[in-house]
Amino acid sequence: MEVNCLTLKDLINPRQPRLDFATEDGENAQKENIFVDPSRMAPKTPIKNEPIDLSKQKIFTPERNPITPVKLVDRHQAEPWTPTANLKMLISAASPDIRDREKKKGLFRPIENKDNAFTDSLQLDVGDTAMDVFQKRRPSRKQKSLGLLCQKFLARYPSYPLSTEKTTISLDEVAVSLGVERRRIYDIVNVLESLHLVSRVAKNQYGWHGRHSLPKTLRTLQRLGEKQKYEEQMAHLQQRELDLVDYKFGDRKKDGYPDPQLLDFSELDYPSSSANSRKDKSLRIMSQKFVMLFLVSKTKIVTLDVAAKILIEESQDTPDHSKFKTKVRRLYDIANVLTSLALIEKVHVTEERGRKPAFKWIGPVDFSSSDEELVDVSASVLPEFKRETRDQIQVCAIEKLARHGSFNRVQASERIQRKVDSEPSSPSREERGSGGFSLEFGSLAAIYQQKIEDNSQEKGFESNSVMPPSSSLDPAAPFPIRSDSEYCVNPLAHQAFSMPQTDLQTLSIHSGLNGQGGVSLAAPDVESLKPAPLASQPLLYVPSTSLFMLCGSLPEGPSPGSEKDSRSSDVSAAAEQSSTPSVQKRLSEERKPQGEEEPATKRQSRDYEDGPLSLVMPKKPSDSTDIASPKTLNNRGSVPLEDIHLNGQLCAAKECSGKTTANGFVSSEWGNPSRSTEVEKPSKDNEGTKQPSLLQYLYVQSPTGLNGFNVLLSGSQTPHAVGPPSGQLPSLSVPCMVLPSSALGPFPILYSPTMAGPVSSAPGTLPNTGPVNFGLPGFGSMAHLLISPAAMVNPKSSTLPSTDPQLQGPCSLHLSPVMSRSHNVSQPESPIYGGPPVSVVKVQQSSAPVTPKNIQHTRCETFFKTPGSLGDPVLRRESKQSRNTSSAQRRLEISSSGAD
DNA sequence: GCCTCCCGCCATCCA
DNA sequence: TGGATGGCGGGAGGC
Repeated sequence: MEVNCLTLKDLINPRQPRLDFATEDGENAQKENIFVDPSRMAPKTPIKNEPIDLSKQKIFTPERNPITPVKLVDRHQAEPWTPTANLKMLISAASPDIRDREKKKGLFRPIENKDNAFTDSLQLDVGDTAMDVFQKRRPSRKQKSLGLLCQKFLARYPSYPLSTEKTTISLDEVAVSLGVERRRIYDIVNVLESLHLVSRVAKNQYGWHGRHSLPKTLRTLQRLGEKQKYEEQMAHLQQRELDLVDYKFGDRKKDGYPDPQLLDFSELDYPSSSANSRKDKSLRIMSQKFVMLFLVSKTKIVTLDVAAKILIEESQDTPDHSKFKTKVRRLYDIANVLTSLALIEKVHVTEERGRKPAFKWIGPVDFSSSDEELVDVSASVLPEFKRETRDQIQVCAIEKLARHGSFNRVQASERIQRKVDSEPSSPSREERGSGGFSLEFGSLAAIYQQKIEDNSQEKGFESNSVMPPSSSLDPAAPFPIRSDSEYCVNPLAHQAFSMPQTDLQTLSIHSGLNGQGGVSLAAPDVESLKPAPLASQPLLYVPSTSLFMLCGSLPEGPSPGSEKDSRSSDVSAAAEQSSTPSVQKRLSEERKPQGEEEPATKRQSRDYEDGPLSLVMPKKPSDSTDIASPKTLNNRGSVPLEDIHLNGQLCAAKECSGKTTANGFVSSEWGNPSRSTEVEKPSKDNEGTKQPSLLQYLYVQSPTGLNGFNVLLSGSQTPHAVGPPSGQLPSLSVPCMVLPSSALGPFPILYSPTMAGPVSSAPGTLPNTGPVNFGLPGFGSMAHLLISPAAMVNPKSSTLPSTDPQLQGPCSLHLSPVMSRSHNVSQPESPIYGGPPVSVVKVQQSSAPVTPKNIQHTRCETFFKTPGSLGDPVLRRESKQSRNTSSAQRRLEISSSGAD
């Protein structure tokens, strides 16, 4: 009995790490299809962290119990040796105290706490009669929502998988793992596929691409949406308040709207997909069209009725109420997934006729450049730089390469080194000397190209890609940045898409401090890379010994360990703007292979995308040009924290101040002219209040608990003068330093709401102007937090909240858990803050109008601990089971492999 | 009472 | 022919 009791405790332990689950995720999926002694299996489930509660498992996952749900229920009652029965026995043996305690916990346990919930349900399940348990523990609709399911689904895979890895999604496995029918998974993957986050590779198999190409996808959709004149259509509908009956397809045509049937959506189709021939891709197409509506909408808000009407019209269906209703249902399905992706959020639009359900786009609005483009551009421009700059850039390039390419940093560095070695004549080689990797930028470009070619051979995912050939994308196509402060509010959105923007930001910030910290900190392998001493970096003098560069560019994307760091590659960011068409094309075409499935935990840990908040403290003014350039050019994102030495930085600063200017200018030139123009607006707003090129540093006195560490952040980012448009090249990557408190005197901390980024605050609300003050608790009266607008640009970054000072509550500084990340420690706040490995300062979003859902979902593992999220009402099912014959086929059937 | 959207029937596709 | 897909809409939960 004692043994049993112990086992039970273990099972119940809500704090059971999810790591196991994550690690075994794939394996377990397989195992789940195999019959396992229930008594054994049960204990494992909690550990896995699976979002499934016991009751649900019984019902929905035949795999686990090789019986149909219905049968399972029956069996559960009839057979004493079902898993439940075993658990019952175990629980009975367990101390009553434990049961009571767990029960109580469960009562107040948030839905998000899946593990706990699971435990709870387990307890109840065992302790009460089956019926009571089901009644009590029956998961709510919300817990079973497609959105939640999608969250769980997404949590299984890295947002930005390494290109070297291929992640295959087995629908069966996922369905089993999530405890749902495959049918539900179809809904999710269809939407994901429409955005090219996944692609079908085989029957029941999908390849996970992650968000790498999302910007491209969105860009394409935007173009198509514009082409389709969706905006006009929406305006037309809204303006005339046409209802389904009134609205006539013909009217639209009269107005010059293109005939939907004539539109070429082939781009959005899956050329090689086996499903191609099927006519029923409507969910995917609907999803794409739905997204288009947002992308072309100025308000970024789309009401479901309008969307439904447009879809009905395009499908040329008879506009009857039934159709309308059906469309709305589907739109809800799609919206749930998009919400899980932090692309949209639910809102309500109040009109004369009442409140209408609507969704607001909170995803990136400026996806002008993709990561690949950034890399490509950076590579192409590398030759333009001087040695010092190149050294810095190459580090960034390696990061980029590692992140975007098919190899990790070590591999990237090796490859680069080989390349360099193979080109003795390379000028850069001659100049090499700063140690680390002296990479000739041209070589880098070549390497990257080679990588692309290599990747292109991996046709698996690409062939199935939903997205149109990248070639179709026009890198130079201007994308107006639509700023909406509200968008910034949503952490998820930022998190999800911060990457590109982060890069841009990083680029804009060339202060030597940039990038260094962020990149290196997290990645172990980065250490292998010995970045040459950074040159030319304007630096603020601070006590050297204790000065650390914490972060430059914060991680945009999830990167295992160092991946995030890659974002710091300012160069690439700069380059991205001027990507070479041909190269871009190839790049875009390139599909990154997906890494193999990683442990969920690991994956989640990678999902960090937030940019750093820019905490800025005005520093001594310097030549605007100088400042600007350094920001733009100097990037050390990949430099390991340890490697960063104050001296080096100082030297770099000195050197750079002059040199970088030119570079910065160059980068700006590279940038897409059209774009820069557009983007620049925001930045200009700031100019008035800001000193354009001055490096700004924020000194933050160490709050209690930080023991002598103060944070010095470089805030001035504005690329206005020379650099790329502020909007695109937000100085987001905030170089920050941790300084001994003693070294710093009290500085006012100002919070600057202004955001240059597209996602950033609404232009009107928070123009990129002067910094805004807000109280910083813990800093006493002396301290004010100044957040650089540029920093805000990064949507992902937790900075979001900062966008709107008012939204933000008191902000608190906290050292970003770099370590945590690198160590796969889940951070509750990370979802929102998704910060860089080393985000030194973080503004709390507590008060920010962040959608609770979003926050929780994004990366919080806890979020997925919802006990009953997957569970189904047993009763209901039972009543319906009779008619389930056909659906049964879709249910995962593990029976074959099962013990049965 | 309306909004949401889960659930699963059943048609279609494909090997 | 059977499994894979996914359109579709009934109907129930939630507010």
